[in-house]
Amino acid sequence: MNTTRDPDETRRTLLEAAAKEIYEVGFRSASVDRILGSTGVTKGALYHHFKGKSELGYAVVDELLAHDVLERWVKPLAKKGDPIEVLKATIRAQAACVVADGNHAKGCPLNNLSVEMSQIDEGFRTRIELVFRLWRDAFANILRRGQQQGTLRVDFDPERTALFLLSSLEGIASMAKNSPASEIDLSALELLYDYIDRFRQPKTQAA
Amino acid sequence: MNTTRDPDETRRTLLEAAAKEIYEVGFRSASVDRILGSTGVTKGALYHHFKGKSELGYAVVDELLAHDVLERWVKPLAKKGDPIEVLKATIRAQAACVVADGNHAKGCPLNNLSVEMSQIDEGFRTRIELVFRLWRDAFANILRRGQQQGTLRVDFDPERTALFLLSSLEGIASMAKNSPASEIDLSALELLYDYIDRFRQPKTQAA
DNA sequence: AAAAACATACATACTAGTCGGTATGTTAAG
DNA sequence: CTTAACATACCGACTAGTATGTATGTTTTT
Repeated sequence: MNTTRDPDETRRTLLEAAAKEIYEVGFRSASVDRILGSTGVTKGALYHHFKGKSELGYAVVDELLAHDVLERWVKPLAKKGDPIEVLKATIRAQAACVVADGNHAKGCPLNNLSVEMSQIDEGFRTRIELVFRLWRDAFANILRRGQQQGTLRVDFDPERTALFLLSSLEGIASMAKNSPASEIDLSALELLYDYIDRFRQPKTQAA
Repeated sequence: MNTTRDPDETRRTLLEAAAKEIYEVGFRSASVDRILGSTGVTKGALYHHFKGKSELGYAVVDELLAHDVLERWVKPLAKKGDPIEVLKATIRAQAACVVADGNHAKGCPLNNLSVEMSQIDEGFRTRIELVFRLWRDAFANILRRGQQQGTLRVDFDPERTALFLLSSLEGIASMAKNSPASEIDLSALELLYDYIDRFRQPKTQAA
């Protein structure tokens, strides 16, 4: 039907449609036919670019989700400035779309997929683990930097704290999915900010 | 084939097999035929007791998962004693099987189901919300009790803190699913205990 | 006898994936 | 400049399997 061809564009179209479908109904309920229907791409084209449904899903993690984490978290968290403010600002800016997208809470795409697939598909598990690793390291790095420059206390472990922060954030996002559409409770995020505030090194008022 | 019949037993058998299947592969990938195969119950019997697969899943939430939360969380948290110790002990006792069952982390059955189904099936959403409500209230109650009897500080809101605790706990459980089977990291739980410790009312050393 | 509790065979819809074929693009020989 | 040779990109009907759910018949209980 198309007179002009653009393999890269075709591939990207499929990838984005797949990401959307997966985000909406999960990977296993994602229908190849529905992805094709929403894009106008044909089955032949899909199976030319990807070995199968799994490979398509893997590519979504490797390319789209990893990219999003880099752009939305790793880069912002690497910015100079007061670690606590950068941390809170980044969460505030990004958590909104993770916790509540539009009027429905759809959760974090990465965490949703992890909960669904990690324990039953090693291919997904390792890929998702890698992306979480990037994310977690970004948290750990900013905390460690804060400790080194003296603005943060040194009586906590950046690695473990990073895992705790990320876990709590994902937990808050996933609990929000269960709220009635109208009343998504973001108050748990406030407690997370309070928790982060306590990392600040108290002014040494010693003589 | 069986000469003796026991409708309640049949129903219960189906319910438990369904819960197991759902826990292992999720609701949508749960196969009615597989549930029947593992139990020896026939399709006619299943559709006699339940209107369909969805109703079966709903019953698992209403009856089994709700019951588990009551037994494992609500009752233990209602015990008398130092709130902080009761809280930590309950989490310590239950989190193990939620976070890591055997050598694989399978996550929390309720949270897994919520992440999978809440946003696409209102029937599941409302039922799961109810069970989370019980759970969250149990946390809120013990915190409020602690405040009233003076062992806990009063500068935090029990309701919101309960949501934060539950969210973090679920987040930790769900992140654990993504770890390689051998090295499940429970260190985030330690930070949760530290967080809880800080609710304690400092001894009034005033004159 | 009547109703509840099952059993079996089947219907229907949907699934991912395949396969023979076609259209377009690229390279290189004549 | 033409044209043959080949490669990539794409098309869409078709297949084999699986899904839930149903229709009808049989057995047990009350």
